[in-house]
Amino acid sequence: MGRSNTYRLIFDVLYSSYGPQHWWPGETPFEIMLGAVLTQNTSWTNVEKAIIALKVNRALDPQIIVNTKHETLASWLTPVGYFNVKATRLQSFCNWYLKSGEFEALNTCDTTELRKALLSVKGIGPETADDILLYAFTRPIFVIDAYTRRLFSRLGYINGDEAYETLRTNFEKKLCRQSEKTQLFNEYHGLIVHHAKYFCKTKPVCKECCLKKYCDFYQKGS
DNA sequence: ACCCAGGGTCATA
DNA sequence: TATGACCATGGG
Repeated sequence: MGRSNTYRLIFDVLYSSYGPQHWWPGETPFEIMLGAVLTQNTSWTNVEKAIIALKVNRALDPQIIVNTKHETLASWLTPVGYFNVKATRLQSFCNWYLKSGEFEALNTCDTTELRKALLSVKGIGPETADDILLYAFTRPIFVIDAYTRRLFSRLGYINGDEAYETLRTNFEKKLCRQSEKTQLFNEYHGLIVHHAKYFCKTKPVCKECCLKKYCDFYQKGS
């Protein structure tokens, strides 16, 4: 039962090809949470610059972020793009985070309750909430992003335009028998992103990569 | 010059 | 419910 599961098989292939990914980049849970917001539709190299700017200004702290003027915060966020939007989102998130008792208090919530609370914050959508749940609160939540849709639709396992919740519960169901789910979901998402960034940038994908023989596209095409 | 990047909100039909 | 506009910088 540990195998005969194609979703697990794809993980094993990716893991044996690329190894552990050590996700999420970030030294503390709070830094991970900010990174999750800042990386919305934005490359991680840009996010790193903004996080460094926050550190240089000693602003990697929820109380300081809510006390900082919008324009000042936005100026630190320039490299990520959408800096006005994201300054507002960081402040609304930090307001909620402080009023909720920060990490320690929030971590006593069960996962369903915590997920609902995160989604109630303006600027936190399903993917950002799940990044935070998985990587900051180490909860067994499978993150669905554009790379996941692209890879698994090209493998032929999904259509690609399913609703977010449909895909998330589907992946979690397919992998529900695995032990150490949190660690598996953690590595899996990191591996999908690594694979997309370094091996499947061009279309069609999987031409020379480790998943070629599992890819529907190359089985049918000839 | 163009396209995409570890999305989300809001207005409209 | 389902599209489209918008946010905006940086690297390929």
